[in-house]
Amino acid sequence: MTLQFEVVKVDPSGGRLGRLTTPHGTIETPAFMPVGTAGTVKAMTQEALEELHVTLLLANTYHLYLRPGHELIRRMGGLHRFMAWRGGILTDSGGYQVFSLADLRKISDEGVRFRSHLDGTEHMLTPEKAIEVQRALGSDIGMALDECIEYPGTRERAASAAGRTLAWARRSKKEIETRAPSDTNPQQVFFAIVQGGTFQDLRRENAAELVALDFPGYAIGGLAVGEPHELSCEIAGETAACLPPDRPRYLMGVGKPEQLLDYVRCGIDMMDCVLPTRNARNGYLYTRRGPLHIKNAEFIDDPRPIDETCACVVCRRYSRAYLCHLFRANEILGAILNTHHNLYFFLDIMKAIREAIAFGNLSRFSSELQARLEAGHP
RNA sequence: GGACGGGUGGGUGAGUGGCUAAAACCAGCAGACUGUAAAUCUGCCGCUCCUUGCGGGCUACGGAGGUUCGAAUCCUCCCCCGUCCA
Repeated sequence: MTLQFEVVKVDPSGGRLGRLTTPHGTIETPAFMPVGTAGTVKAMTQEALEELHVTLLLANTYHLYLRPGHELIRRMGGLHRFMAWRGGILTDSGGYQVFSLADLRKISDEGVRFRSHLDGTEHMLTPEKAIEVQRALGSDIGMALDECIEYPGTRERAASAAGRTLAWARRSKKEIETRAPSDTNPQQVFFAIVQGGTFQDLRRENAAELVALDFPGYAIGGLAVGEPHELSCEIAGETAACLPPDRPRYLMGVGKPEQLLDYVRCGIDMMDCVLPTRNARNGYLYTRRGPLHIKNAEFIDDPRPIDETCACVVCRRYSRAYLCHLFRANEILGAILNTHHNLYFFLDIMKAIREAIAFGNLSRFSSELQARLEAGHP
């Protein structure tokens, strides 16, 4: 395991500036990872992702296992080669699908039995299987299978999921240590995921036990599933504090633009979220003065760019009127341009946060960012 | 000139005596989306009044009459449109 992680600077607020080195490049943290579930960040070419300086993206074990199949990807030389992506790849284990595909699965201590949403066939995803599939994919960072629960959940339910996630992490660890590494990416590492719902003591306990297993990095899962943001922050902050300071901390599935900074201040180094990409395809665009629904009538003849203060290629070239037309006409280019802008927006915030930590003015940046994002409609 | 078929809300189009201000889809107006079963989903979508309620009034299924307690639905005449025959 050769994942290198270096904390370059810690802000008084708790925000960390770091550098994560993978076999596919160095990632400046805190980092925002675009989500590319099926081996593609929807509506984006790999070239376009490179233009946005994306250094790490997410792919999904469960989805790629079902289609096109991990063995095929292995034969094609691993996921990097298959999708022609030179940067880093982190694969989620399928734990989120335990949550999102609740109607199609059955959990037991052994693992998760899924009925495929594609063709109805049954599949068993165990912690060992999740490792095996991810080894075939050859991602740079894999995740141990976890059980992600809904909110609100009882303490009992949270404790049970946390316990199972811990047991699965142990089995994952054993599988990692006893089986051959990925032939396409021998330096692949795996992170464990902390669960425990919204119960601080469960989170602390779960974190401590996982830390004892000595993973090269840790994720905090099961947040941003419906609970208030303040609560997410409390849990994330408390949990992060229980994790080893020299290892990367990944908060899974977050967040909204105005929340990213909060999480950084919780000591989070990595985040991912579908919001920029999915919302883009649904015509919801982010600006420094609040979001806009590009399909709305008010933009039909609006010659301005999405965000007049944005430097992305979309804002430098295309008008709201044109994007409004593309969206209404259901033209593919609309999804492409919208996604490009939204991703730029998220990545730009993270970049600004990193710079603010580097220059030691994160708290001032913080108030400015909040003010800008909350200023209201453009 | 004759024989059929048809004219329904912005569009396509169901409905063929009451449960119909009228299905569904599209368009239109807004909203949601947090480790992606998502280019998806939800609400509104004749006009109007108010005490905003599974509320009242008005208008509406080509036009005009009629039958009926009640008609988009049945009858009569007229006007359009399509196909075929002369």
